[in-house]
Amino acid sequence: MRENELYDLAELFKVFGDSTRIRILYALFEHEVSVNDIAEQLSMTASAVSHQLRILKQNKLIKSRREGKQMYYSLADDHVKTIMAMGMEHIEE
Amino acid sequence: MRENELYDLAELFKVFGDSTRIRILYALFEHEVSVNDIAEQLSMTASAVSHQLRILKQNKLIKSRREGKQMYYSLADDHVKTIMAMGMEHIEE
DNA sequence: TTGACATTTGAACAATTGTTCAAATGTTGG
DNA sequence: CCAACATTTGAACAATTGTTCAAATGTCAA
Repeated sequence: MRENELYDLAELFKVFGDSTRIRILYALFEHEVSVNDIAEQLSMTASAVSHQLRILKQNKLIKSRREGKQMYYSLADDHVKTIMAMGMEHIEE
Repeated sequence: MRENELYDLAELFKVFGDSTRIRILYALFEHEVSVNDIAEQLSMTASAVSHQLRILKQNKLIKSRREGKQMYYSLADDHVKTIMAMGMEHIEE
């Protein structure tokens, strides 16, 4: 592992290290969800959710698909679930 | 997964989400290291390192052992390596 | 006990960051 | 095209957080 990779690694975990973003990811665990639906689930404004979705997308943790007026977001790949599962394992001890 | 656990999960990842702390963890990958040696490796003051060691310990990511004047820190368990490895997998794509 | 070294602690400062708010942009049906 | 809804964007504010600095604590050898 190069020194440089450690900085990238920290950046990645920083994305997971926010309760709003973690809750968004969890909301996407089973199936894709629209921005408004996420906002409703989390009792937040669509704007606040959109800001965080942007960060999640930039870091390739989620992907999006437009259908009419709505934008549907879903997990980018299985890594997200795996990483969160590893974290849960550490907590449950 | 309960709603409450998601907050704990975010807290855990927040700990990994700092380059100083990630570099400290990596410095402990092979064997225990003293505070001064960590500080030297990272080109930081012992004070700054000690502050971060405290956070890592509080979150049970590392453990410590005193030997004379020095305090030796080491990884608490294999979860730390596993979590970092999962993160690396996501980055290397 | 004293001096030297190792580590920790607390307060202060600067920097980063999440949410809010208002306004802009996209999209569709009428 | 226009109105209505969905989402995004940018600036501003408040809150959180990492480092620094000085001082305190811990440990041991002389």
